Amino acid sequence: MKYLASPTPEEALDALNGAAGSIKKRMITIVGNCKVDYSGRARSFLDYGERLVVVKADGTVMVHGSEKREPLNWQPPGTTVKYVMDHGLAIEAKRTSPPETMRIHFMAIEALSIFQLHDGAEINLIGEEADIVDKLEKDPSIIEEGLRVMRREKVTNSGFIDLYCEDKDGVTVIVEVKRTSISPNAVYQLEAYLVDFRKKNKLAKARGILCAPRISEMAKTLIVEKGLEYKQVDYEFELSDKKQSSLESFD
Amino acid sequence: MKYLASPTPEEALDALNGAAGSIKKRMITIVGNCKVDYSGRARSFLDYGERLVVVKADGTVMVHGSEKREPLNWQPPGTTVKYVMDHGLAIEAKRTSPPETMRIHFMAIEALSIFQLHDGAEINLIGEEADIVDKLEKDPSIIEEGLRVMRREKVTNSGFIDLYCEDKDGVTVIVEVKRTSISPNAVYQLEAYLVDFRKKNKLAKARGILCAPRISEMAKTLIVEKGLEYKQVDYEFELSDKKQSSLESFD
DNA sequence: GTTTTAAGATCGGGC
DNA sequence: GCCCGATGTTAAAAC
Repeated sequence: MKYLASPTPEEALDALNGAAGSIKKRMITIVGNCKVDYSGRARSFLDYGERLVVVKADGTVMVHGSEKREPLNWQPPGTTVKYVMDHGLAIEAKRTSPPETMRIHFMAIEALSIFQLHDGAEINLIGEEADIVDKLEKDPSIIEEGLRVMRREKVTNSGFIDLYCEDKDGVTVIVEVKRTSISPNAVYQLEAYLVDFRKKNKLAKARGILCAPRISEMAKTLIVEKGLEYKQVDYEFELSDKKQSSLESFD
Repeated sequence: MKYLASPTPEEALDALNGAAGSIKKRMITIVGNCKVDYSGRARSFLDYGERLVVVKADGTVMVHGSEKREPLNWQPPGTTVKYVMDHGLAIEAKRTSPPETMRIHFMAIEALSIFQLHDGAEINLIGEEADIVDKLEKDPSIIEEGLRVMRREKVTNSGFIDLYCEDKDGVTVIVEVKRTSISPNAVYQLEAYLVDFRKKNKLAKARGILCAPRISEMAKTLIVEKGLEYKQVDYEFELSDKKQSSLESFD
């Protein structure tokens, strides 16, 4: 770990391009007064102000202000990063697909850190949409008594379907699952699938059910209008025993 | 700016809860070996590994690994953050709406920084969807000769539309603008809106045009199927003179 | 590499 | 506060 307090631009550049700079998998943080120019998918300018700049080993660059989870400016992974002198330290971060350039210029540097992060762990996350589909696939009676899952599909000609089912009367049921509230867009999506499905399979009957813990008023109106159905589905989830959370005891 | 290299948990806690900790608008960065438990909208566990933890003045907490723009774990702005001792330093980050808890426990701390960021600047961004709608509103002939903009709307009963127009024959035209490629969802949305619009206004005729720089093959097929139209619209944009970018001279 | 969709999405605007 | 859609969305999976 290398740390420089209030380095001159030259000292900072030496650290970034010199010996410590040759470390392969390194992360860099700079606290300082900088301005940021960005040009690519859009274009932006951010005038001088104090920020935290983070450069990751994979080429990710982030300029963080004092608020919000999102960086003020950034470059995604795969960006080529260069450190140059231009009346002070400047960072040039460029990528090609799509062509995008970000340039950070420092008026002052308060602190510079260069360090490595060794991390063999992978996150274990549960409660994604796929987990809810899993649960419904195992026990479709949660949605409706007598429902049978015929296929769990990823892609069809007319789009993506979560569960392809038949109800107790043998009628085809297309099930769309959302982990949060159902918005009008989800209704449009299911409606479009159903229209295509009926057309393609020359079926007069084919039901569509949206499953989610919540639904907005507008989506509810749309669902009724379009002859679709909504089934409220709550869900709980547990991390596997091995990777047990320690939050039980957390107040 | 306060900086501690390899502090003991006690030293770290003192710094975080002590005098320097009382600074109002402060940002904190910690580099160290930590594990993270999260429970809320979903649930996750991340075992010990070296990461960069950032705590912002607004309650945002981010745990960054050595790759990717996105944090491994996080809490959004508005979170209440506490620093406690529990066989080492621990950070408890809790919010209420929705109820979510994140707990970070440090096995080792390599570096701790506490500092303030003074930033009066605001980002000046151009090239958003609204900018493209602006341009098309000013000169609808870009879309089609003889097109006139009747209204620029935000919300209607049956949804959100960008531009409400009439063509040279007086036929109603609903225009939907996207800044990137048109996806099937955008087609569904416009289709659904048009169906409602025709029904409500008892109009046999009403056209729908999607404007974007690009369109996917599937969306193109859908557009033809549904009798909608696609108009390729490229766009350039310039930052206002006052806030001129310095990227012109950047190689 | 393109396309499609989810995300613990986040964020901002409108009501 | 809920609801809705954009984001320089990012990221992953399928093709």
